[in-house]
Amino acid sequence: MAGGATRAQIVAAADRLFYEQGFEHTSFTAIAEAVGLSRGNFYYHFKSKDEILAAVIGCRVEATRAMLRQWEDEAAGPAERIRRFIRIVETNGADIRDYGCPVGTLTAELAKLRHPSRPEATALFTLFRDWLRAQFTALGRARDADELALHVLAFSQGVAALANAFGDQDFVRREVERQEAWLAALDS
Amino acid sequence: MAGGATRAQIVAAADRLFYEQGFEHTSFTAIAEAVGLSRGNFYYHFKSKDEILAAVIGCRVEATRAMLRQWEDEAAGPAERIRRFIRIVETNGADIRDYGCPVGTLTAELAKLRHPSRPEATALFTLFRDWLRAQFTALGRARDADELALHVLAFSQGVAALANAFGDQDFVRREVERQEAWLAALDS
DNA sequence: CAGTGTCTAGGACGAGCGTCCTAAGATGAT
DNA sequence: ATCATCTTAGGACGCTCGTCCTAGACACTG
Repeated sequence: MAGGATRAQIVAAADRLFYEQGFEHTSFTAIAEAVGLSRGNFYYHFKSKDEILAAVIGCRVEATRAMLRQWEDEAAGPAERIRRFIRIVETNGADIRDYGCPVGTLTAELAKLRHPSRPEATALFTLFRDWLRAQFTALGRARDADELALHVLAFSQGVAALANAFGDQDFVRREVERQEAWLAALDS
Repeated sequence: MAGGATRAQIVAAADRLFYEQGFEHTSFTAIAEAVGLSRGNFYYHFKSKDEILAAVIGCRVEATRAMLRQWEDEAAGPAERIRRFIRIVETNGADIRDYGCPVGTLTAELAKLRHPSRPEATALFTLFRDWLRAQFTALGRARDADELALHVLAFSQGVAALANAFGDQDFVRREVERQEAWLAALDS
């Protein structure tokens, strides 16, 4: 069915534009131009802009789940998996420098807009939080696993915010090294 | 001159609204209602919305400078001054939980909007960065003072982002303790 | 070939936006 | 009291927004 493909194209274009320009600043016209469709036609696929947002968030949830699954398959142990997460601010360095963290900036914007879909955006954070907590638990830190998970999550948010503000890649690299050293020192 | 007072009232109201709702989402009408003036009259005080933003940023720069000066007066040494900064995420806990960091969220929004005033917003970060670097230098860490300053800045941004997302004050308290322990361990 | 359901283009619609103008009120000096 | 200046209210303007309607193109089925 070609409709499903068109819908997926719309979601993909909206996903990128919401990331680069923010949700509110992105208009139907901009998404339509990106996909190459007429503006009015959107109503056939989505009844409102909020519905596109919901689809985008759902798409991101799925992509995040897939990425975490892949990390579990590829990485040897929990420590290596956590390192994968820590390095993500360096792996996606260019995008983060230009547009910040996709999860963090969307969550912050929806909070200011008091948007109904805010909890769904926060759930993206929870996805990482739960996954990290599981890794720290496997690392033998069941007692403070959630606290450590939030700490690593906060690290990534802080680094992303400053990387975006100052555009400094060296800073990102240094902070990743520091955080990896912190992780290595956890064992002892 | 009453005009100066009115102008200051407008800037104060806009400052708060930009913080709570974001710059783009805040309309002239909303600011006018907050101040109790007619919408059209704004053109007498500010030629455009961007001009209000510039005034708001300038106001925040001045307030930040005053706060940093006060910390220098009140706090005993550089370590205590840095602790003041670290604790700010707890001191302003309620606002940060509801609206995030004023500097971080504004910088992120203006980056997405590609707004001309973005450098001025980033300068707010630089204000803290330079001040922290000076404190770390006074602490005898001249060699890596800037790196340490950015690290502390990243801490505050990360904590603010997650505090806003999850609304968890205990998390903030724990992270402040952790960061203070990190600072205390720097001496040795 | 007729008909049916899927998908699309194009534009109308009311609302809200930032901007800008104009006339009138307030204030103070002469 | 008169006048110039500062400050205000109210609304018009053109534009873009999200929303929604309608007519037709297209592909597939009987």
